[in-house]
Amino acid sequence: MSQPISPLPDRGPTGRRTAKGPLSGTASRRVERPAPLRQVVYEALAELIVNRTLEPGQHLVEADLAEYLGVSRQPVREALQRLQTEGWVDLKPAQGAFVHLPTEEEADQLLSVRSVLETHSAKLAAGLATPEDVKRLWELQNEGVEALAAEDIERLVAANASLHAFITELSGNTVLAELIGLVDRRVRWYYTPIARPRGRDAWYEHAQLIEAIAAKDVVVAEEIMTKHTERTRQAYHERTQAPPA
Amino acid sequence: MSQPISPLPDRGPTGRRTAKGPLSGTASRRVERPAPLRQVVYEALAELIVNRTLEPGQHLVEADLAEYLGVSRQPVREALQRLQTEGWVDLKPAQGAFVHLPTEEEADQLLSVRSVLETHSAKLAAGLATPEDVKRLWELQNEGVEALAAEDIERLVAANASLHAFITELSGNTVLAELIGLVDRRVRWYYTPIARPRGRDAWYEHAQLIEAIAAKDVVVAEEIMTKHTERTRQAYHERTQAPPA
DNA sequence: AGAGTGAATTTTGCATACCAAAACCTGTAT
DNA sequence: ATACAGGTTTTGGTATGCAAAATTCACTCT
Repeated sequence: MSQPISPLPDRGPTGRRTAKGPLSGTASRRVERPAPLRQVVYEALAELIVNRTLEPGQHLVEADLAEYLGVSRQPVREALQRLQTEGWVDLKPAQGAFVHLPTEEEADQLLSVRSVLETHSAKLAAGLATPEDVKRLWELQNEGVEALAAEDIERLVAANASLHAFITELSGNTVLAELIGLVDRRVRWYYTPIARPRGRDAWYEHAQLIEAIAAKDVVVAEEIMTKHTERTRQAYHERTQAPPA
Repeated sequence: MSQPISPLPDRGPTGRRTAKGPLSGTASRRVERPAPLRQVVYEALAELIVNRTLEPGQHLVEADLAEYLGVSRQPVREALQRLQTEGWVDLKPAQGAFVHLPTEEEADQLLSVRSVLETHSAKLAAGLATPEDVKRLWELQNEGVEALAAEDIERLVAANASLHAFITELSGNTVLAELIGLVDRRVRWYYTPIARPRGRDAWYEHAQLIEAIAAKDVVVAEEIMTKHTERTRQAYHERTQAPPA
């Protein structure tokens, strides 16, 4: 049986503790900490991939990326590896990183999983939402409806993301929220290029959903979210089968 | 609008292709490719964390790990970062890696998500399973029952994992399978130390589930898996509330 | 003694340089 | 054309250096 004895140099049982310091209640909560470079690189690359500056299948050469971004290879490598674990690139051994090539099948699987997760989060949210939360939901809903009226696609996509993200938060399940975050972002990547977001009916469904949440009707909220996400999935398939003229 | 013009040196549109080479039908299907070191390190550290050689909260110093494993800092860093994205360690900026401290709440959230995902996979599996698959399921079931009879905890845990993993595979949804893999592994980490696996009843539920899958009864399979995983969740809470004497 | 302070130490994060092995590409000879 | 033999590119890993941040330690002042 494995003994709980650390094979590493003993640094004391507690590790480090957070030091308090004599901060006499100043206003600023935290010193400006520049984000780790690898994080910045990660975000930059993710953005480049999502907006298709880097095309699916493209070979990403560490040295080139490093030069382009003005950093060394190290943070680039680290970013690429994180991008891999999250499905944005494929890292072939001894060959490097290639922007992931989404397949039809994979998109469907993602949408399927998304449906399940979002449905669960709607259910939980309906059980936990306070009147204030509901108020906020209606605000987000209005934002979406306005964007729809203005035919501002970008704003519409953002509003949709905000609304779903907020419901996710309301679920109170951090693990669930993180997973949805991952899945959603990839779904958007697959989905956005081929189609404008579903319009009027999607926001009608949102309204129904919010009403169910306000009424704390767990069952109906669940039902509506399932239908809502499944319709999105259908819409995806219809559009991929009929390529834009 | 963003133009699809690559900011990177042009390396031709195709990237690299796989070369065939004059392999005159030798037996070995693939050249022995030693796993990337970062991968090996990742697995080694994950193992050390799961079996609690590295205790939760412990500060992991790159240089120490590197020396202990006989590699340089680089692969260790890369492994640590992957461990972070998968929830095994927390990487505090400028402070390094600390083995993740599981909280009661987080465990519950994980079990909740796991329940949803596994349920979905059971549903899909029931719709797709062939008679051969069912045969294999019964084999795995028997393995578990035998381990139970022999009171071989380790074997029991392995059998349980195999059975669930196989159902996951049967779902035909790779994305789902990967997510479940992630979640399950963490669940096991949280769960194992405080309690022996649920015994007799869990395997009875498994048997029911397999029957439902064999009958291609999607609804019942779904139902049983939900109950099964929710019971596991309950069992977790009962055991955490009553610490072992 | 206890609290505060300032310097020494440790550790991370990143850069740079270097190298072997693998994969890829190209030109030549058949 | 095809096969082969180099030459080139790229990865994956090692080693080293160093600044900034965090921690720890030693010291001084009360």
